[in-house]
Amino acid sequence: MNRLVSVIQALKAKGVRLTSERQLILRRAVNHLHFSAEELVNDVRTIDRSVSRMTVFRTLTLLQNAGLVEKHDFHYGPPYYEVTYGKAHHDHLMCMRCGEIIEFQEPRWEPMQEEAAKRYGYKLLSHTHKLYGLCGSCQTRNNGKPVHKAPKLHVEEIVA
Amino acid sequence: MNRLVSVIQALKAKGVRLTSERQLILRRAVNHLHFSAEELVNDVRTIDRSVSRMTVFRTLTLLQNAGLVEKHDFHYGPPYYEVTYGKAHHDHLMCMRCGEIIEFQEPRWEPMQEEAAKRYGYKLLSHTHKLYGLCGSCQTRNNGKPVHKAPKLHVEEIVA
DNA sequence: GAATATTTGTTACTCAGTATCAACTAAGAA
DNA sequence: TTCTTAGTTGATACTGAGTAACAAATATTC
Repeated sequence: MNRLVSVIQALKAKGVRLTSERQLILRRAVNHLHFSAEELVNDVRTIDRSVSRMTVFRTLTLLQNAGLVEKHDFHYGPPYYEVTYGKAHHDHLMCMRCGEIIEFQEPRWEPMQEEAAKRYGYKLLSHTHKLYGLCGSCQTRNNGKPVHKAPKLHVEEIVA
Repeated sequence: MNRLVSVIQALKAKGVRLTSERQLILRRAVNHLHFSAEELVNDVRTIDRSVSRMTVFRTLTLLQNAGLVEKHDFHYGPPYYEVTYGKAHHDHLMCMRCGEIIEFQEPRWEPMQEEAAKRYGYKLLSHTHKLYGLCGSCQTRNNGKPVHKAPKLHVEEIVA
């Protein structure tokens, strides 16, 4: 709940009008760790059918522009969103079979990235760094069988 | 031309039937560094109108599964493809304004990624690492103005 | 309370592909 | 060579993840 409050305050501070629709969408969004747009639409509309799909998309865009939400393309399955406001920067490790997502930090990478960008005269503004593999149980459980495109992603606790 | 030959040989070695459509598609694909599926469709169909959009998509999928082509989601603009066969692994640096893409290598990262995956019991299979920023000329040329979503990507030489 | 601006829902559309399926090859067997 | 069968192709339709247009509803400012 604390988290919702702080996200709402951050939005207000940016002068964004906080309608009841937006509040509901935010409330549901902070409840998930990673979610697809369509999942959020369903979740929100389970609670209030009168909120349209469009409003959810628009709010998601609004939140992205305000820097509170990030969109991740995991290459397997649909793009996933994450409320990143107040969270430390982290990268993602995903299991290609079961879709588990682990968030982790690797502080050593940050300066190296700055350095790489600078090498080409670039000013670094953001980055994405995603690792794909097989989690422990998928390695043993399905040994030998081919790896498919991961079907769907599960919400997962922040691990590091 | 050498490159096309080696890609074709790699395909044959995998027992993939090499039709005239596939040859044309490959020939055009190795000519670009990064290209969107739709760009490749247009390029191929400029040369031979009888090749359908579908065949281009199917061939792209085939090549991905054969490990000769990689699909990159640059977060700005459409997904881009790249014939990676015979190329050393590299990461990407992209200008958020003009869409320039620079390919670069950073060998120090590879073992660190393995290590990070292992920390969580994962077997690392692949990764994507993309840096976004402003290239030298976009930094000075448009100083102060906001950065848009990059409109389209240009084909760019491998720099490192 | 009127004028103005913002937000919303509806509907239609786009982009990047997938799915289906019948017609067309291509390669091996008889 | 012709037959059989499997692989490939093109046409058409459809899907998922949004974007665009616009009028109606709501909020804000005067």
